Amino acid sequence: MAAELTPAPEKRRRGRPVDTALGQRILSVTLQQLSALGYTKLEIESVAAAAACSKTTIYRRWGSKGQLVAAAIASGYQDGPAIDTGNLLDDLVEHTSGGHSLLALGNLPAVAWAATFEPEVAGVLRESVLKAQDTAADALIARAVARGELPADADGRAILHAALGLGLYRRYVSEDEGLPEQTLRQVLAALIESPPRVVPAGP
Amino acid sequence: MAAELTPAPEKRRRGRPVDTALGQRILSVTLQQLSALGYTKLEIESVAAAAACSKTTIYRRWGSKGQLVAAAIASGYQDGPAIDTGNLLDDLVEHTSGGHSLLALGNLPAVAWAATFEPEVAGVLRESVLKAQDTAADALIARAVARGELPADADGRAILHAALGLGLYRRYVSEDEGLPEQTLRQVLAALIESPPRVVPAGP
Amino acid sequence: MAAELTPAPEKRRRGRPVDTALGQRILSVTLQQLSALGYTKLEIESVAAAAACSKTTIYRRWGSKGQLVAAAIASGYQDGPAIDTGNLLDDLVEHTSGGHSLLALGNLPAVAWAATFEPEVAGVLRESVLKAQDTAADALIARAVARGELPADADGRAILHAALGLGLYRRYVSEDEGLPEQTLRQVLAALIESPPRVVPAGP
Amino acid sequence: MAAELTPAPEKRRRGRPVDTALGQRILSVTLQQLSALGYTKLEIESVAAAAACSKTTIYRRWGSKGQLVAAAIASGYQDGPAIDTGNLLDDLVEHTSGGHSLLALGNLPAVAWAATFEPEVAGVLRESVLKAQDTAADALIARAVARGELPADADGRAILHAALGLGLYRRYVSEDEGLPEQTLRQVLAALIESPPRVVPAGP
DNA sequence: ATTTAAACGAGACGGTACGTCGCGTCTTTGT
DNA sequence: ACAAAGACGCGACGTACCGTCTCGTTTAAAT
Repeated sequence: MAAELTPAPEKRRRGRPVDTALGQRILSVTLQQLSALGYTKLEIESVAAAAACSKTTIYRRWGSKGQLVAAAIASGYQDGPAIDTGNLLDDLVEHTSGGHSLLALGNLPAVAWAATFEPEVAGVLRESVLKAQDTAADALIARAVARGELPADADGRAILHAALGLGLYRRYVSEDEGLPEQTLRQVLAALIESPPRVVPAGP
Repeated sequence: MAAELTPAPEKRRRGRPVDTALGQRILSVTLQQLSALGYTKLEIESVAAAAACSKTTIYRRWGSKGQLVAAAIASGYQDGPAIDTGNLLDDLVEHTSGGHSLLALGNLPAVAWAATFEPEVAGVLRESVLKAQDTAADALIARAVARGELPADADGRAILHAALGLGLYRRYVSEDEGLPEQTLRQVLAALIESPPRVVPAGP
Repeated sequence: MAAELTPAPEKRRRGRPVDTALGQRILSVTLQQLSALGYTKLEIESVAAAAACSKTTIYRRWGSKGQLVAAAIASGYQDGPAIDTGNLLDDLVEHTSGGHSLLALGNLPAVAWAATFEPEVAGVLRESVLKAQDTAADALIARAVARGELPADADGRAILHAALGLGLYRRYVSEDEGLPEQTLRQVLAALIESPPRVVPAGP
Repeated sequence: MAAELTPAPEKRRRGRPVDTALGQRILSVTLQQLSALGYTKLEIESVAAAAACSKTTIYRRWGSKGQLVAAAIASGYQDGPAIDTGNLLDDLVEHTSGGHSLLALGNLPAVAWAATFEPEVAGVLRESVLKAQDTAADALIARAVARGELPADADGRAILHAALGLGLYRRYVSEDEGLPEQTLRQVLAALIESPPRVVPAGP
């Protein structure tokens, strides 16, 4: 998610100014340790040491381990450039592989994934990263419908989620070698050709 | 995973016999608490209390929380009945929805899923539950190939994993309402019609 | 203390006879480990292992660690031969140095000493070893009085206890090199020359 | 043992200051429970509860039960006032009866005594309490020698240890009614009159 | 020979205390 | 004001040893 563009004009307060670089350092260190150790084994003290700051500062700013991790992951997620290759297949490949995709978290490996399971973190994650991801995908889908590549009642998100799910399953559940791009393209192609339709909600 | 058919005739050992019922009780309680609380908040003492045994016994048998949970999940997984509906689509729907599927762990909800993220547990899980699941699926695929429903070089597991991944993504990552069966069938149908092919390994 | 001379004619019971050698072995091993490790670090399992028997047997016979240790110490104590050198000084030196003295437990070092502090053991000890020791000393004293070496109201036990106390203090409290016999003799000589008198009990 | 007279001017450190009162409370409670229960039955949690602090703090400060007890005993020992009655007999009586004597630990009963037998504690004890006690006695002896009450080669410590040993024996080993002061004086008098001589070390 | 009574061996189990670890709070000094 | 330093509280984890219980196994006397 995009960080606030204008961080609030906010009158310069009294006293010592907030060390902005410190905040970046802490989040960055958190991401590193998180991907290296996983949520449970990540230690606040260790983060503090690596970021050359005190535990106190971390707690003052984020309140708890869970919130720190959530913030770190959100900070690691970046809005990608707008995608528009002209066809849906390439759009989706790009979307699921770009830095804004959970699939492509080459930078923050198991991170977001693992985080999903700490209830404290999951909520925040869904509201920020996942929502942004789905919203971005909606645009691609809408264009594809406009181009006639997909019928109007196609369940675009199901297509996206099947691709993401496949990637996540291979990477974190079965821990296979991963997902060859060729396979991803074949799966996406099949789903675009015979897209699932939106299911009307029950009574 | 198939339990040993003949649980070993095994001559009665010397000392006090292992309390088998106790073992069952512990694993069962563990599953309950695990699904109710999640891995982190599950407490050994609480399990011991609920199973009416001592903490010591649990540690003697499984050595650590992680291993206990792994054992509990493995014990909760049951080989489903052989599936053979006559066509691949129905076979796969059944396979991913049956009690032997991670997707369908209605009984032990987030359990296996969450467990995937405790490295200590994940390994065991992959070796038992997941492997059994994939092996079972291979049979379905092979029959489909034999029937001519799939080409010989079709990547059957990719199809399976896409379906599973979609289900898991919806259930545990995005926490949408879930995955309507109709959508699952549409996705599977599309993938069976234009199956991904096995990707040859690089040089 | 002297073991019962005739251990009861006791009709040969039915079942398997008690393994007497085993009992000896256990007590002996207990003494060894006790002196090597002290009461706290002495482990029943370790005794069982060294005595090549099972924990169960130990508990069946002695009921608890404390009682085992008490029994072991009592068994290690032997009535010495009657002492009668003809003069009190030599009698006492012999008495406090012989195998029947706590002081001279060269064989079972810190043993009896340490045991004194486990309340469970102390009582038994006092009733057996210490009482026997004092009683034996009373005879020496009485003879000395008869010979005119000591006045009738001399507090013989105080003399004995001062010597024993000095030895114990040096050995277990201050852990000095020990107590040279020459010093012991000088102390005893002084006390025999000007013996403490029995103090009448208060009102 | 003399506490440092000036407990280090020590600039006030950065963080939260050590709660000194807490430390006192913990040691004090430890002494109480120790004398009431003995070393083995003393429980850290119970100490923590009575001192209104957490187990963690105790372990952070002393590291183990043994070290806590050692510290507690050392803290309970106080340098007595200088003793100088003008004659050795009274000096020694005072010395062995004062609050600075193990013998007179009316305040901390079996405590120091029992502690002697926990190897972990004993070392510390010898280095602090016992050493201080002997050193203090050396002064009394030296003065007695100067006054001509004792020959220069008299083994003053043997006299002291005989008196202490007698007291300890009566109190903790035989658990007699104790040691009447009159008896103590008679013993000391005898030993001063015919003092044991220092034994030259062997080759 | 078979039965029977007792001692023994093996080992699972219960219980309790110990010591450890990491999170999060709080208090004080420094900038 | 914010940051560093660090003591402290809390609660769960895992460990260790004591003592109990339940079996199977052996030995010798009694039938």
